[in-house]
Amino acid sequence: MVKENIAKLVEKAIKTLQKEKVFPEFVIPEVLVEHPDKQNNGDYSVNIALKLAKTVKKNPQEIAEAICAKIKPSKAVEKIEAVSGFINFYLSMEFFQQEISVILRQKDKYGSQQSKKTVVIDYSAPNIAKPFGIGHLRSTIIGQALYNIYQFLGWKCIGDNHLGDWGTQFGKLIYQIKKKIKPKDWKKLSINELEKLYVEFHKEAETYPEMEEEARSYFKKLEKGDKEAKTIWQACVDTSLKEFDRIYKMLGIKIDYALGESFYGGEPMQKIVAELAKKKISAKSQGAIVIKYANDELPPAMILKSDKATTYFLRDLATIKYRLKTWRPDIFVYEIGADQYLHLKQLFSAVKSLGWVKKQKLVHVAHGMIRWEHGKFSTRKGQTIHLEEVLQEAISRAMKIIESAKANIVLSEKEKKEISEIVGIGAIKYNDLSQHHSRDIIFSWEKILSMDGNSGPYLQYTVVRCQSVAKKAKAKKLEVNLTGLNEAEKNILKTIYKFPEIIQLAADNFSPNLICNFAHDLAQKYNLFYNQCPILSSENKETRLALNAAVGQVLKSCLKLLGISIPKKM
RNA sequence: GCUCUCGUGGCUUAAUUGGAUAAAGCAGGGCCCUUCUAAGGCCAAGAUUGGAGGUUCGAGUCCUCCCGAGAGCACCA
Repeated sequence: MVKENIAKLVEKAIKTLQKEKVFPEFVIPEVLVEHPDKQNNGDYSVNIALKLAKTVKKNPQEIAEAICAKIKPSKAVEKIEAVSGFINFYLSMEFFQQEISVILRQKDKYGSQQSKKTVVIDYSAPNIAKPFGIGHLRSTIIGQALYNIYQFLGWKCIGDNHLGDWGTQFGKLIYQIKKKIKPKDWKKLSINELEKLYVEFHKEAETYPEMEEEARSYFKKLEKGDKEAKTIWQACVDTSLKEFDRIYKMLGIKIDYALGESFYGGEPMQKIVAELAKKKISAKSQGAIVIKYANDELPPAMILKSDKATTYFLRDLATIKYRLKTWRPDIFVYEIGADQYLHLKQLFSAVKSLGWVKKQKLVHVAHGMIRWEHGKFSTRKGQTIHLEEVLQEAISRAMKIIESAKANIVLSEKEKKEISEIVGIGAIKYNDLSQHHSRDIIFSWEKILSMDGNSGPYLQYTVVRCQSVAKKAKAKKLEVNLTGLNEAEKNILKTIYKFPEIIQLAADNFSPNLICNFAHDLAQKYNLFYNQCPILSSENKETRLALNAAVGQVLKSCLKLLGISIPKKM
């Protein structure tokens, strides 16, 4: 990539200046190559001169000029300029032209890479016996996008859906089901009925606190392999998985594995408990076994309850051990809500104390909560919004827009239905992906269903436009002609080549929203071009068709990485 | 109480990790379809980046204090 070349050129120039004794000896800091905000400051810029001012003891502009003088223009970089301490690089039209032909040649491989690394991504993780709530949407969508991005960069990706299918919550359900439902109806319980039982439990437990103790003992029974408890649990799991599959299908999500918490039981867990005790990482406390952290840096984390039932902390440790052994990943990504910050911090710290990981990175991609203006959704209190409700609403809104659209295309009823699904779901996904994952989202129907402006449908529409033009043109060979490009055309050229670096940046920062920003920017520039410049009737038809095809391709790649489908028409 | 996160036009968000004149969308105002999809485009308006200090060539971004919102803090996960 040009970006790396520029960094190398600058470094080389500084070294030369050191040899010539113009600059004193010092360790050269990392050369950051950025895109300036303003176009008249070039396509790339380097701020190293400003940083070196103190060490070199010259004013930044002088330094920048000295460095500039040592770099010769090349095929790709036609002009280098020192302006108020910045070194600005202007890319040549030849470079832009070449980039377009690379895009047209490589198609959906453009921007992809090879790698030997492996990443395990833990995402989605809905809870058994509860409908798929809107709270799990973020993890599912961001996690899937990260999966796609890393895969695009050549990583071996393993997606693991760490289902919440174990724990005291099942003690609560078993208690309720045994008490209120006849055994012959156990398998017939729907997901909504299970949720209702769960909500009722917490309501009733306010009056009868001893129910909590009962629930714990039922979970304990489940862990010991009690047959009746297991039957009820299995019924809950079966119902839930069927439900989740339906939602995943609607969302177009496929996760490689679904090794829930229940997968990690028995002997491996006992081994971990023993290992923790042997390494003096854990200790007894009030009948339970907890991990204590040096200097009380973190609050203690419980691994076994006083009744010797396991906690999710212990199950998470077992999960890491299994993933290490099975997949040997370089990075563990946990796409989990920010409310689990402390838990994951404790977990990662314990794993390091145990010496299980050395070079491997453990990353918590903490997404903010979807919440009401004051406070979070609570399943226990039944204050949640089911994802399906949101999806259906989005689809019906998309349908309304289709029916009132002003474009002169004719759609069959079947097409309308397909389009409304793709567009409605795309809108919801984009809404989530387009903002930084760390931010909280205040739930609002207006916002989550937004379909104009900076939205999924805007990008989908733009791609469909590109494809429609290409179809009408029936061109075979596409080439960019350098002469006589107008501003709108140049703007596309000066944006589209950034795609590969944006993908890399999105991966490094676990931030799919960077791809959204880029795609929106490119789509905007294309739509301006589209409005200003006739394509098919133009003398510059070839060039314009090449731009049209390149934009269509890159936007398609962006949407694919984000996990957003594209309708054939809209 | 302790710890962490966040605060950017009326609303929802961006800002390449400390860079150049803070960028979009929505809402509201004005314009553009006999021309390739108007779910589009253009123009105008809208900001003391919660407040006060500090660090430096440079701060929305880093540090300190204050204000406001949210989350977490042992037998839920």
